[in-house]
Amino acid sequence: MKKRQKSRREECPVARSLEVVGDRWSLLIIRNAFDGIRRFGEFQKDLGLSKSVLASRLHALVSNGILRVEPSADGSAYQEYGLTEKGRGLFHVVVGLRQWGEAFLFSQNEEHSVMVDRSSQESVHTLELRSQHGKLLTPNDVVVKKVRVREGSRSKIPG
Amino acid sequence: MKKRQKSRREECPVARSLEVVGDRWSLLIIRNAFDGIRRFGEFQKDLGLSKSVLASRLHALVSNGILRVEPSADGSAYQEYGLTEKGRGLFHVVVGLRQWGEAFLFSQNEEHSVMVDRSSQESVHTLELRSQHGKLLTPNDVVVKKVRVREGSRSKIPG
DNA sequence: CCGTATCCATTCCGATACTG
DNA sequence: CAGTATCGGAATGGATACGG
Repeated sequence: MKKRQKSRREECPVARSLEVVGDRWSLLIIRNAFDGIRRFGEFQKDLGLSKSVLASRLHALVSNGILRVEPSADGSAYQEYGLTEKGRGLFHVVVGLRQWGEAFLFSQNEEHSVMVDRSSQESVHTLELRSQHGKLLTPNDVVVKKVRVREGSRSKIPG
Repeated sequence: MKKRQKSRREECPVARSLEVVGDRWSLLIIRNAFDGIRRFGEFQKDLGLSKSVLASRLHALVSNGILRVEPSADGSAYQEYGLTEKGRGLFHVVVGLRQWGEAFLFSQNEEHSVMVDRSSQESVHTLELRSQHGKLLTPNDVVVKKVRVREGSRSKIPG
């Protein structure tokens, strides 16, 4: 986002990451991108933020190599925004935030949850973290798998 | 952090999480807490932020149940800040950010990295995610383990 | 429909000074 | 050392209006 003056922030990978996606909107935009959202208007409607802010965040994410501008899939003359591999690398972070939110914030006692990467048309990357209510992760709680899905199956996932 | 007016943010666990730790300092403070930092001055020195901001973040984290005020271990009359279980639940998020930063931001070609939870005196919680340079995670890349360490062994970990 | 430009309110942050 | 109080500047975000 903004360049921080000095301090030891630059030496810390966590700080460097936060420097890029640590604002209040970027990770939400990325989350939507994982959910298959690709158009300006879709982002805006789903997130409910102003157009100027969205445009600025989108540009920053593109300039940081997290999103990429692509020609629209359908005929429309407008471009779309898709995750790069670098952007997909944030899958864990988003999943972690989601898990934590479900486990510790107004939880409705969900058993576990699944987050699906729908940003790629061909395969779907799934990560399950079966944690809930203050339970720390154990090896048996982690499931990572890749599954192939048929075209056009894009169900809505909650959260 | 701040209460967002309406939109669908509240319905999304990711958004709820970001509402609490989505500012520029909280996750850095939490990261330090995982590294065993417990005192006001230590946080301030390591992070290089102003005292007023640190105090405000610390209070917010305590009031959100992520940190907890504890009596100082040594004799000093001052209190310390320790992670709660809820706070420890953010381990993944911090690890994910760290991994991503190492893999995609000014990477020096590190093979993989290990992040260690040193916030608890008794056991150390370790999560390895062997991802690097645009490689998405596969099941074999995830290692979660708990190891016991002897007292006082608190090595400095980079980042 | 997809943005950009401008304006304004709010928030955030650092510096400083002060208390115990 | 561990905070609190205050202040001013910078950054952020929303609303609106405008153009491709």
